[in-house]
Amino acid sequence: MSQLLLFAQTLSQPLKEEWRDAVQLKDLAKQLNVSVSTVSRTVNGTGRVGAKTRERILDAIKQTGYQPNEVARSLKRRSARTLGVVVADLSNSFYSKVIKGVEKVASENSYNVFVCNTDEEVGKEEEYIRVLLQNQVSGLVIATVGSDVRLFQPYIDSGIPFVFIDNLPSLEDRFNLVAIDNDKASRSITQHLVDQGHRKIAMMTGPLNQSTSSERLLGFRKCLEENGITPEERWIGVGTFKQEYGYRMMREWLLNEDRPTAVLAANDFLMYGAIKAIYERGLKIPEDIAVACFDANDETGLISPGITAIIQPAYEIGSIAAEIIMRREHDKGRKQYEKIELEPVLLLKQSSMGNKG
Amino acid sequence: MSQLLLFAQTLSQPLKEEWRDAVQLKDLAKQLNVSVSTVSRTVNGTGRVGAKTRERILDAIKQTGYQPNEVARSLKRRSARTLGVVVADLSNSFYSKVIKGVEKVASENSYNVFVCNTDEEVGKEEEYIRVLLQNQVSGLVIATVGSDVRLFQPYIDSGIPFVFIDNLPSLEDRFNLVAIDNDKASRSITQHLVDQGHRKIAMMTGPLNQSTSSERLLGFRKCLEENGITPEERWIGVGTFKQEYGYRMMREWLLNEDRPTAVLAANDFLMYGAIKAIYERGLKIPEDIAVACFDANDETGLISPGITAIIQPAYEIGSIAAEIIMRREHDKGRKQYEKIELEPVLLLKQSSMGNKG
DNA sequence: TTGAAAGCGCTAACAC
DNA sequence: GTGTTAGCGCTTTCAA
Repeated sequence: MSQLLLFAQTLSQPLKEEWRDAVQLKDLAKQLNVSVSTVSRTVNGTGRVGAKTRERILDAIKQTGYQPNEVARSLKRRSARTLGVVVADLSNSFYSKVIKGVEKVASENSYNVFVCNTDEEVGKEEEYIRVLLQNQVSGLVIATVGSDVRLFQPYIDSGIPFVFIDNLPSLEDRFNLVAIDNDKASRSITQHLVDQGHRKIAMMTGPLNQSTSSERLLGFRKCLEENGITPEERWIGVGTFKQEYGYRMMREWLLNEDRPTAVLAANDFLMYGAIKAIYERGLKIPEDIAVACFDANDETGLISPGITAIIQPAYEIGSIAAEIIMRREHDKGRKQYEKIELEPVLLLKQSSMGNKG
Repeated sequence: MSQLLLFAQTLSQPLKEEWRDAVQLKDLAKQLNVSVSTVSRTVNGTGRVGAKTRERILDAIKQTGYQPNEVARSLKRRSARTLGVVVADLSNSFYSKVIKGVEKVASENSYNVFVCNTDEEVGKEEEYIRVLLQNQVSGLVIATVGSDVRLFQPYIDSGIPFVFIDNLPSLEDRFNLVAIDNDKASRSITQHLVDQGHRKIAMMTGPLNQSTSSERLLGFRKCLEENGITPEERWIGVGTFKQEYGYRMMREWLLNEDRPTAVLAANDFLMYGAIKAIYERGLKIPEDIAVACFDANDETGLISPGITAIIQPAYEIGSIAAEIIMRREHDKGRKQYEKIELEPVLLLKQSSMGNKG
């Protein structure tokens, strides 16, 4: 009986503590009677190593399943081969596509990706950027919700590439950017509403310290003016990018007899909220009110009515952002900033169609 | 002129190389004429430090903006305060909620989260797990798509907690699990279809090596048999979890005169594909065909028809998984495994309602 | 071609 | 209380 017990114990925990630590360079070195540096060289393929020594080492690596400790490497290298991505909301398909884009380029270059979700909170955003920098990321892709970039200016200046997407930082010129021209995009979608015969057009958007908000609002205003329409201030809602605000704002507009015949929202969540309010009021889209927004991607094919929207090339934004960082990795030290503008698509669907003469 | 140039240069690149490196412990130590260990102690709040020394140090930290190098800490500690999360698809709202759940618990404990996206590819999954382990993560949360866990058995045995969610690994007993009872959930949603009067019920699911697939299929079969219905093999589709497969399979079923009156899909993407096929065929939901699936979350409120579905508590799955890891961190070495079963919700919507007597 | 040794930035004994 | 020092696991001169 006691033998059996012993046996079982032996099976489940072979040598206790000894086994807990993964095999490392010096183990291989000792085992093969070579120096750690030789092993290191063959692992990395740097420097010359005798043919048969290399053989033996490669063999042992396979046998033992040796895996280099990336943390030690990063410390030595003083840079983790890692990209940080900071987004406002992971469940937002725009961001998840951006991330996939970053991911693709990163993995092509054997980099890893650290993804952080800020829930649109500036505090969290700053915290995460700090943490990522402390972790020696090679570069950052940030959809900022307005953190004070000056906090990180030392890092930016020290050459760690920051690539902003979506929102511009409220700051100087020393950063990279990948985004669409929000002003222009907003003008084009507003123009579409005007072309449908609307003149009483409302717009809802997020906080104005985010450039996506302010630029989209600006484009909206410009377009109306170009068409000889004076924007009604009461029909301009500035709040958050969340569904709930879209709902509240729309409800308020609908309380009044004199209501807009079309609504533009600066993102899809706002629009979903707005639509809820419209339906609650018993109104029809687009007959009573036409709607359009930014970023309404319908993955399901079942969203009804289909929503007219500006669609950003999210995946490309992510991959290009990552490529910028990779380029900076190669010509390190050269302080150079890229601003890349991508072309969005205006997708026309039922929600805005049907002339309003 | 030459003065001006000099001035400009001075502004943009102060001391060249000197500035590139962030301030570190020894800098503070030198500057304050104390030892690095004293500074380290006050940074970490470990060990006693004289009141005024501490003051001075804290001051200097604020002045210089010193941030500890996490990579060095991790190396020393032999563990990065980081959780790895491996999911099949970031754009899937189920997973993004899981991630948010993990994230919450992690950040409460000052841990970071590494998110990896496998695109449902086993190769990528194995690669990412390897990379995460090389990066000394404290634990892993994995929605496996079938990688060979034996590859990582040494790590599991060495005490790094693996928490599986969603899918079970095709292996032994030595792992943690947080999931719903898929068999039971599947039975309950199938029963609902039966209760609506359906007897010709089809089911489509993903690869059977994923337990979510096989268990859901099993539950489906059991339920039919319990109700005295013999499952029709031609109406059981085993393929992938992607929309395209749902579409193809459904189309095939609809080619035949004798078609199912209800369809269950093992996830929402399959269902969206199926619905597309149903509409293309000019059929109505639920009048001609009732549908139901797993995980159909409608964030927009606009998906029409509303889809009857089993909703998993995704956020909780993520947070509980992370909590398990945190617990293991505290009682390190103790090899103990937790299997936690959460209760899903059956959400009834139009897509399956209306008796079929 | 190979090895010895000096760190990367930090923590934690262990002395004083 | 505070300082000295020995690593954490790896890479990379520099000699041999």
